[in-house]
Amino acid sequence: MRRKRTPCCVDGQVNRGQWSHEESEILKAFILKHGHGNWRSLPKLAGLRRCGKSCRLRWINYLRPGLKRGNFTKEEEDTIIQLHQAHGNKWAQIASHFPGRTDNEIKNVWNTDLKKRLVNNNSSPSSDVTNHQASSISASSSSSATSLVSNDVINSEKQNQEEEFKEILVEDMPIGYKVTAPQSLGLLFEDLQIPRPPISEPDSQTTQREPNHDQVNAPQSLEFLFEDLQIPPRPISTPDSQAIQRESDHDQVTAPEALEFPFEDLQIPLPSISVPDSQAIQRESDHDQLCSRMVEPELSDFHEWNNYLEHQSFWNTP
DNA sequence: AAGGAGCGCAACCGCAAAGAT
DNA sequence: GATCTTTGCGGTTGCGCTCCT
Repeated sequence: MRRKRTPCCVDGQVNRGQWSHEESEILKAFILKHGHGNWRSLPKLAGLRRCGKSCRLRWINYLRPGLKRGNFTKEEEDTIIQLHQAHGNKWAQIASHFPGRTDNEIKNVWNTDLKKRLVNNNSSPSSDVTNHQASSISASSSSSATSLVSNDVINSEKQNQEEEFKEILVEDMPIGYKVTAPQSLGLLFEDLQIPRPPISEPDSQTTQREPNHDQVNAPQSLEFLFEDLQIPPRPISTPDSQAIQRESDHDQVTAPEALEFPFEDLQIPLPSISVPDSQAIQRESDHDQLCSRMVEPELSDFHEWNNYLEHQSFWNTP
Protein backbone atom coordinates (compact mmCIF):
# COMPACT_ATOMS: atom_id res chain seq x y z
CA MET A 1 0.00 0.00 0.00
CA ARG A 2 1.28 3.39 -0.92
CA ARG A 3 2.46 5.43 2.00
CA LYS A 4 0.98 8.88 2.30
CA ARG A 5 3.61 11.36 1.27
CA THR A 6 4.70 14.09 3.58
CA PRO A 7 3.16 17.38 2.54
CA CYS A 8 5.53 19.69 0.73
CA CYS A 9 4.46 22.58 2.88
CA VAL A 10 2.17 23.39 5.76
CA ASP A 11 -0.92 25.47 5.19
CA GLY A 12 -0.82 28.74 7.03
CA GLN A 13 2.96 28.83 7.11
CA VAL A 14 3.38 29.65 3.45
CA ASN A 15 2.11 32.33 1.14
CA ARG A 16 -0.03 31.24 -1.74
CA GLY A 17 -1.24 32.80 -4.91
CA GLN A 18 0.38 35.53 -6.91
CA TRP A 19 4.03 36.20 -6.25
CA SER A 20 4.91 39.70 -5.13
CA HIS A 21 7.72 41.63 -6.75
CA GLU A 22 9.75 41.36 -3.57
CA GLU A 23 9.34 37.61 -3.35
CA SER A 24 10.38 37.24 -6.95
CA GLU A 25 13.44 39.41 -6.44
CA ILE A 26 14.48 37.46 -3.38
CA LEU A 27 14.08 34.15 -5.15
CA LYS A 28 15.88 35.31 -8.25
CA ALA A 29 18.74 36.85 -6.29
CA PHE A 30 19.14 33.73 -4.20
CA ILE A 31 19.17 31.32 -7.12
CA LEU A 32 21.47 33.47 -9.20
CA LYS A 33 23.84 33.60 -6.29
CA HIS A 34 23.60 30.04 -5.06
CA GLY A 35 21.79 28.07 -7.68
CA HIS A 36 19.09 25.70 -6.63
CA GLY A 37 20.09 22.42 -5.14
CA ASN A 38 17.14 21.40 -3.07
CA TRP A 39 13.85 23.03 -3.79
CA ARG A 40 12.34 22.01 -0.49
CA SER A 41 14.96 23.71 1.62
CA LEU A 42 15.46 26.62 -0.74
CA PRO A 43 12.58 28.79 0.46
CA LYS A 44 13.78 28.57 4.02
CA LEU A 45 17.34 29.38 3.06
CA ALA A 46 16.19 32.21 0.85
CA GLY A 47 13.85 33.53 3.51
CA LEU A 48 10.68 32.99 1.55
CA ARG A 49 7.36 31.94 2.97
CA ARG A 50 6.68 29.71 -0.01
CA CYS A 51 6.80 26.02 -0.59
CA GLY A 52 9.60 24.61 -2.67
CA LYS A 53 7.30 23.57 -5.42
CA SER A 54 5.99 27.06 -5.76
CA CYS A 55 9.55 28.44 -5.90
CA ARG A 56 10.52 25.95 -8.55
CA LEU A 57 7.53 26.83 -10.68
CA ARG A 58 8.08 30.53 -10.31
CA TRP A 59 11.71 30.18 -11.30
CA ILE A 60 11.12 27.88 -14.26
CA ASN A 61 8.13 29.68 -15.67
CA TYR A 62 8.94 33.27 -14.93
CA LEU A 63 12.27 34.24 -13.40
CA ARG A 64 14.74 32.03 -15.21
CA PRO A 65 17.12 33.97 -17.46
CA GLY A 66 16.71 33.45 -21.18
CA LEU A 67 12.97 33.11 -21.09
CA LYS A 68 11.22 34.41 -24.14
CA ARG A 69 8.03 36.21 -23.40
CA GLY A 70 5.29 37.52 -25.58
CA ASN A 71 3.06 36.13 -28.25
CA PHE A 72 3.87 33.00 -30.14
CA THR A 73 4.67 33.52 -33.79
CA LYS A 74 2.69 31.85 -36.53
CA GLU A 75 5.61 29.49 -37.12
CA GLU A 76 5.79 28.58 -33.45
CA GLU A 77 2.07 27.91 -33.34
CA ASP A 78 2.24 25.71 -36.42
CA THR A 79 5.11 23.80 -34.91
CA ILE A 80 3.19 23.33 -31.68
CA ILE A 81 0.26 21.92 -33.61
CA GLN A 82 2.51 19.49 -35.45
CA LEU A 83 4.39 18.46 -32.35
CA HIS A 84 1.15 18.01 -30.49
CA GLN A 85 0.05 15.59 -33.14
CA ALA A 86 3.27 13.69 -32.71
CA HIS A 87 3.49 13.75 -28.91
CA GLY A 88 0.01 14.40 -27.59
CA ASN A 89 -0.09 16.34 -24.32
CA LYS A 90 3.59 15.86 -23.63
CA TRP A 91 4.10 19.53 -22.97
CA ALA A 92 7.59 19.23 -21.62
CA GLN A 93 8.64 17.32 -24.69
CA ILE A 94 7.04 19.88 -26.97
CA ALA A 95 8.56 22.74 -25.00
CA SER A 96 12.03 21.27 -25.51
CA HIS A 97 11.73 22.35 -29.14
CA PHE A 98 11.25 25.96 -28.12
CA PRO A 99 14.24 27.42 -26.32
CA GLY A 100 13.03 30.05 -23.89
CA ARG A 101 9.48 28.79 -23.83
CA THR A 102 8.03 26.86 -20.93
CA ASP A 103 5.79 23.83 -20.97
CA ASN A 104 3.23 25.80 -19.01
CA GLU A 105 3.23 28.55 -21.60
CA ILE A 106 2.79 26.09 -24.44
CA LYS A 107 0.09 24.24 -22.57
CA ASN A 108 -1.73 27.53 -22.01
CA VAL A 109 -1.48 28.63 -25.61
CA TRP A 110 -2.75 25.26 -26.71
CA ASN A 111 -5.67 25.21 -24.33
CA THR A 112 -6.69 28.81 -24.87
CA ASP A 113 -5.98 29.36 -28.52
CA LEU A 114 -4.79 26.55 -30.73
CA LYS A 115 -7.30 23.97 -29.59
CA LYS A 116 -10.18 26.30 -30.29
CA ARG A 117 -8.70 27.29 -33.59
CA LEU A 118 -8.47 23.68 -34.68
CA VAL A 119 -12.00 22.98 -33.57
CA ASN A 120 -13.20 25.97 -35.58
CA ASN A 121 -11.23 24.83 -38.59
CA ASN A 122 -12.75 21.43 -38.16
CA SER A 123 -16.21 22.88 -38.68
CA SER A 124 -15.01 24.10 -42.06
CA PRO A 125 -15.13 21.19 -44.51
CA SER A 126 -12.51 22.76 -46.77
CA SER A 127 -9.42 21.54 -45.01
CA ASP A 128 -8.54 17.87 -44.71
CA VAL A 129 -5.41 18.64 -42.77
CA THR A 130 -7.18 20.57 -40.08
CA ASN A 131 -9.84 17.93 -39.89
CA HIS A 132 -7.14 15.49 -38.91
CA GLN A 133 -5.69 17.96 -36.49
CA ALA A 134 -9.00 18.57 -34.81
CA SER A 135 -9.77 14.92 -34.59
CA SER A 136 -6.52 14.39 -32.79
CA ILE A 137 -7.60 16.70 -30.02
CA SER A 138 -10.00 14.22 -28.59
CA ALA A 139 -7.21 11.69 -28.51
CA SER A 140 -4.63 14.18 -27.43
CA SER A 141 -3.56 12.29 -24.37
CA SER A 142 -3.07 9.16 -26.36
CA SER A 143 0.08 8.29 -28.20
CA SER A 144 -2.04 6.81 -30.93
CA ALA A 145 -2.34 10.33 -32.30
CA THR A 146 0.95 9.62 -34.01
CA SER A 147 -0.91 7.74 -36.68
CA LEU A 148 -2.36 11.00 -37.90
CA VAL A 149 0.99 12.64 -38.42
CA SER A 150 2.28 13.37 -41.85
CA ASN A 151 5.61 11.97 -42.97
CA ASP A 152 7.06 15.44 -42.95
CA VAL A 153 6.23 15.88 -39.33
CA ILE A 154 7.57 12.47 -38.42
CA ASN A 155 10.79 13.11 -40.28
CA SER A 156 11.31 16.52 -38.83
CA GLU A 157 10.52 15.13 -35.42
CA LYS A 158 13.08 12.38 -35.85
CA GLN A 159 15.63 14.92 -36.91
CA ASN A 160 14.77 17.08 -33.92
CA GLN A 161 15.27 14.20 -31.56
CA GLU A 162 18.64 13.45 -33.07
CA GLU A 163 19.67 17.06 -32.80
CA GLU A 164 18.43 17.15 -29.27
CA PHE A 165 21.50 15.22 -28.25
CA LYS A 166 23.81 17.50 -30.14
CA GLU A 167 22.64 20.72 -28.61
CA ILE A 168 22.00 21.96 -25.16
CA LEU A 169 19.05 24.22 -25.31
CA VAL A 170 18.58 27.14 -23.02
CA GLU A 171 15.67 25.20 -21.65
CA ASP A 172 17.93 22.44 -20.43
CA MET A 173 20.56 24.52 -18.78
CA PRO A 174 19.15 25.64 -15.49
CA ILE A 175 18.41 22.30 -13.96
CA GLY A 176 21.38 21.74 -11.77
CA TYR A 177 24.39 21.67 -14.01
CA LYS A 178 27.78 23.09 -13.90
CA VAL A 179 28.74 23.72 -17.48
CA THR A 180 32.25 24.22 -18.66
CA ALA A 181 32.81 26.21 -21.81
CA PRO A 182 34.57 24.88 -24.85
CA GLN A 183 37.83 26.48 -25.89
CA SER A 184 36.22 28.28 -28.75
CA LEU A 185 34.38 30.41 -26.26
CA GLY A 186 37.64 31.75 -24.93
CA LEU A 187 37.38 35.01 -26.77
CA LEU A 188 34.01 35.62 -25.28
CA PHE A 189 35.30 35.31 -21.77
CA GLU A 190 38.29 37.49 -22.56
CA ASP A 191 36.08 40.16 -24.04
CA LEU A 192 33.86 40.19 -21.03
CA GLN A 193 36.76 39.91 -18.61
CA ILE A 194 35.17 36.91 -17.03
CA PRO A 195 37.44 34.24 -15.55
CA ARG A 196 37.61 31.44 -18.03
CA PRO A 197 35.86 28.34 -16.73
CA PRO A 198 37.76 25.05 -16.64
CA ILE A 199 37.93 23.30 -19.98
CA SER A 200 37.63 19.61 -20.47
CA GLU A 201 36.97 17.37 -23.40
CA PRO A 202 33.32 16.69 -24.05
CA ASP A 203 32.25 13.13 -24.34
CA SER A 204 29.18 11.35 -25.56
CA GLN A 205 27.55 11.43 -22.16
CA THR A 206 27.81 15.12 -21.63
CA THR A 207 24.39 16.02 -22.82
CA GLN A 208 22.70 13.53 -20.57
CA ARG A 209 21.14 14.89 -17.47
CA GLU A 210 23.17 14.26 -14.37
CA PRO A 211 20.92 13.69 -11.42
CA ASN A 212 23.46 14.68 -8.81
CA HIS A 213 24.33 18.03 -10.36
CA ASP A 214 27.61 16.65 -11.56
CA GLN A 215 29.80 18.75 -13.70
CA VAL A 216 28.76 18.63 -17.32
CA ASN A 217 30.76 19.83 -20.25
CA ALA A 218 29.09 21.96 -22.85
CA PRO A 219 29.39 20.77 -26.42
CA GLN A 220 30.71 23.05 -29.09
CA SER A 221 27.18 23.70 -30.23
CA LEU A 222 26.59 25.62 -27.05
CA GLU A 223 28.16 28.51 -28.86
CA PHE A 224 24.89 29.33 -30.53
CA LEU A 225 23.61 30.34 -27.15
CA PHE A 226 26.14 33.08 -26.91
CA GLU A 227 25.74 34.04 -30.50
CA ASP A 228 22.11 34.67 -29.71
CA LEU A 229 23.22 37.23 -27.19
CA GLN A 230 24.74 39.29 -29.98
CA ILE A 231 27.89 40.11 -28.13
CA PRO A 232 29.03 42.87 -28.09
CA PRO A 233 25.64 43.63 -26.74
CA ARG A 234 23.07 45.95 -28.07
CA PRO A 235 21.50 47.46 -24.99
CA ILE A 236 17.91 46.48 -25.29
CA SER A 237 15.31 47.26 -22.73
CA THR A 238 12.04 45.73 -23.70
CA PRO A 239 10.30 44.96 -20.47
CA ASP A 240 7.31 42.72 -20.44
CA SER A 241 4.60 45.26 -19.88
CA GLN A 242 2.18 42.64 -18.71
CA ALA A 243 4.63 41.57 -16.08
CA ILE A 244 5.27 45.14 -15.07
CA GLN A 245 1.58 45.68 -14.73
CA ARG A 246 1.24 42.62 -12.59
CA GLU A 247 4.18 43.59 -10.47
CA SER A 248 3.01 47.14 -10.10
CA ASP A 249 0.04 45.74 -8.28
CA HIS A 250 2.40 44.90 -5.48
CA ASP A 251 4.00 48.31 -5.12
CA GLN A 252 2.71 48.70 -1.65
CA VAL A 253 3.94 45.39 -0.38
CA THR A 254 6.89 45.58 1.94
CA ALA A 255 9.12 42.69 2.81
CA PRO A 256 8.50 41.35 6.29
CA GLU A 257 11.34 41.94 8.67
CA ALA A 258 11.40 38.28 9.48
CA LEU A 259 12.84 37.61 6.08
CA GLU A 260 16.13 39.16 7.05
CA PHE A 261 17.33 36.50 9.45
CA PRO A 262 18.30 33.86 6.91
CA PHE A 263 20.57 36.33 5.20
CA GLU A 264 22.26 37.12 8.48
CA ASP A 265 22.67 33.46 9.31
CA LEU A 266 24.11 32.61 5.95
CA GLN A 267 26.04 35.84 5.61
CA ILE A 268 24.35 36.43 2.32
CA PRO A 269 23.93 40.04 1.30
CA LEU A 270 20.27 40.95 1.45
CA PRO A 271 19.11 41.20 -2.13
CA SER A 272 18.37 44.71 -3.20
CA ILE A 273 14.71 45.22 -3.81
CA SER A 274 13.69 47.77 -6.35
CA VAL A 275 10.14 48.92 -6.29
CA PRO A 276 8.83 49.72 -9.74
CA ASP A 277 7.95 53.33 -10.35
CA SER A 278 4.25 53.08 -10.90
CA GLN A 279 4.24 56.51 -12.57
CA ALA A 280 6.54 55.20 -15.22
CA ILE A 281 4.42 52.21 -15.93
CA GLN A 282 1.86 52.96 -18.54
CA ARG A 283 -0.56 50.60 -20.00
CA GLU A 284 0.02 50.08 -23.66
CA SER A 285 -3.02 51.05 -25.66
CA ASP A 286 -2.23 48.81 -28.54
CA HIS A 287 -2.56 45.38 -27.07
CA ASP A 288 -1.47 43.53 -30.17
CA GLN A 289 1.71 45.49 -30.44
CA LEU A 290 2.35 44.89 -26.80
CA CYS A 291 1.88 41.18 -27.06
CA SER A 292 4.01 40.88 -30.13
CA ARG A 293 7.05 42.08 -28.28
CA MET A 294 9.60 39.44 -27.61
CA VAL A 295 12.31 39.91 -25.06
CA GLU A 296 15.43 38.55 -26.61
CA PRO A 297 18.26 37.28 -24.47
CA GLU A 298 20.78 39.97 -23.75
CA LEU A 299 24.10 40.40 -22.02
CA SER A 300 22.52 40.60 -18.60
CA ASP A 301 21.14 37.13 -19.21
CA PHE A 302 24.62 35.92 -19.90
CA HIS A 303 25.93 37.50 -16.72
CA GLU A 304 23.08 35.98 -14.78
CA TRP A 305 23.81 32.60 -16.26
CA ASN A 306 27.46 32.88 -15.56
CA ASN A 307 26.73 33.84 -12.00
CA TYR A 308 24.16 31.14 -11.65
CA LEU A 309 26.40 28.40 -12.98
CA GLU A 310 29.29 29.60 -10.88
CA HIS A 311 27.30 29.19 -7.70
CA GLN A 312 25.65 25.89 -8.30
CA SER A 313 28.47 24.49 -6.21
CA PHE A 314 26.83 26.11 -3.18
CA TRP A 315 24.59 23.09 -2.92
CA ASN A 316 27.34 20.58 -3.37
CA THR A 317 29.34 21.74 -0.40
CA PRO A 318 28.19 20.19 2.86
C1' DA B 1 -20.43 54.25 -15.26
C1' DA B 2 -21.57 49.71 -13.63
C1' DG B 3 -21.62 45.00 -13.79
C1' DG B 4 -21.58 40.61 -16.00
C1' DA B 5 -19.29 37.32 -19.24
C1' DG B 6 -15.46 35.53 -21.34
C1' DC B 7 -10.67 34.89 -21.68
C1' DG B 8 -5.69 34.43 -20.67
C1' DC B 9 -2.32 33.09 -17.76
C1' DA B 10 0.09 32.24 -13.37
C1' DA B 11 -0.10 29.14 -9.90
C1' DC B 12 -1.72 25.06 -7.48
C1' DC B 13 -2.59 20.07 -6.97
C1' DG B 14 -1.75 15.34 -7.20
C1' DC B 15 0.52 11.65 -9.28
C1' DA B 16 4.46 9.03 -10.91
C1' DA B 17 9.23 8.41 -11.77
C1' DA B 18 13.77 8.77 -10.24
C1' DG B 19 17.04 9.11 -6.76
C1' DA B 20 18.70 8.55 -2.01
C1' DT B 21 19.10 6.04 2.17
C1' DG C 1 14.86 -4.70 -2.02
C1' DA C 2 12.09 -1.64 0.76
C1' DT C 3 11.14 2.73 2.18
C1' DC C 4 11.39 7.53 1.96
C1' DT C 5 12.31 12.00 -0.43
C1' DT C 6 12.62 14.99 -4.24
C1' DT C 7 11.62 16.42 -8.74
C1' DG C 8 9.04 16.86 -12.94
C1' DC C 9 4.88 16.67 -15.40
C1' DG C 10 0.09 17.25 -16.83
C1' DG C 11 -4.48 18.66 -15.45
C1' DT C 12 -7.01 22.07 -13.35
C1' DT C 13 -8.30 26.25 -10.92
C1' DG C 14 -9.03 30.91 -9.94
C1' DC C 15 -7.66 35.69 -10.24
C1' DG C 16 -7.51 39.73 -12.84
C1' DC C 17 -8.10 41.94 -17.10
C1' DT C 18 -10.84 43.30 -21.19
C1' DC C 19 -14.85 43.62 -23.70
C1' DC C 20 -19.66 43.99 -24.19
C1' DT C 21 -24.21 45.31 -22.85
